[in-house]
Amino acid sequence: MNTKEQIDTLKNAPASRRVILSLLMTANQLNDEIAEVLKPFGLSIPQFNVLRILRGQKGKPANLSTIQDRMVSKMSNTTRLVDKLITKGLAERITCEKNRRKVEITITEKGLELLADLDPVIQESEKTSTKNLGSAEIDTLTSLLEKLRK
Amino acid sequence: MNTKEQIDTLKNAPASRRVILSLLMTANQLNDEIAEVLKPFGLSIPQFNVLRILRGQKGKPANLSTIQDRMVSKMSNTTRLVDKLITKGLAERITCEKNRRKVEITITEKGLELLADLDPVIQESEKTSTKNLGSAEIDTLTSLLEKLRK
DNA sequence: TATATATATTTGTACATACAAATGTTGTAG
DNA sequence: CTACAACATTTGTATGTACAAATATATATA
Repeated sequence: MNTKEQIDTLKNAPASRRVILSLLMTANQLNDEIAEVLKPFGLSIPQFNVLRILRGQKGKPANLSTIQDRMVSKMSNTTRLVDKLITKGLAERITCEKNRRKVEITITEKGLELLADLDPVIQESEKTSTKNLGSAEIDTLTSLLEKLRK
Repeated sequence: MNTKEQIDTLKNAPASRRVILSLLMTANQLNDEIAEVLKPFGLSIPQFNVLRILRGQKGKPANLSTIQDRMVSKMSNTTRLVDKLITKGLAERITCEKNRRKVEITITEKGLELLADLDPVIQESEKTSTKNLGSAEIDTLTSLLEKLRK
């Protein structure tokens, strides 16, 4: 991304367009940084997010719709994403006995260990990504974003 | 996306994580809104962005690397994206005479007309997306995002 | 001039997203 | 108890992303 060109374009645009472009560019940059951190661990961002959702269940299994609802970004195909995690031995799938339409998905020990390894690395990366903002600025930004989303 | 769950998760996270998640969620929402506007016109977001870059050339043809440099989001395969535009009759590709490694890409009349139809719709959508923020808030948000990106 | 290097694009493969249709399961109305 | 609607997931197809390798062309250098 040629930032100089982008900024020039932004200068002469209406404020609404400018803030949207700025936000999308920032999100892309952050996504790239996170993907970079995950890469040596062999995980994509969606796979990482699903794993964290499974861990958040604290033993209680999750079905596909639960996972979809909790994802940061929309997921149009949870089945195939979970397949990847299962192939890697990071998750397990059991067809629910009571309601055979449902499928129960849990994180494995191996998955938990991988997340435990990732936790400090991700947290470090998050701090680095936001290092240009002071804590008051971070709070302002968070609440402006929340207001925008509503 | 189940916003309630997300917000709960955010509450107990460090500020750096909170602002990043908030930003990614907002970007996803904006992307979805833009995609929705483009849908009836048969364009994806990357295709739309490429078309606007081509229009921005004002007749001067663009090669693939120029297009890549100017894209908001990274584009790992410009060739195939341009192929789609050509198939739709929105762009043309000519192999450059002077430097046969290069390829010159221009927007067609049909492409220009499509963009002309889209301009007001997109602008309207941008205003709607940011309607919860006042103009001072938009400016603050823009500059905080810029500072974060640096 | 022959060869190496740099440049610009294309092609291949794996993965992810978007959406529609198909499948299998449960609950319910007649 | 059969048919039908609702639910949960899976499968298919098109598109886009990420990355590496292949191809083709131009430029520099021995």
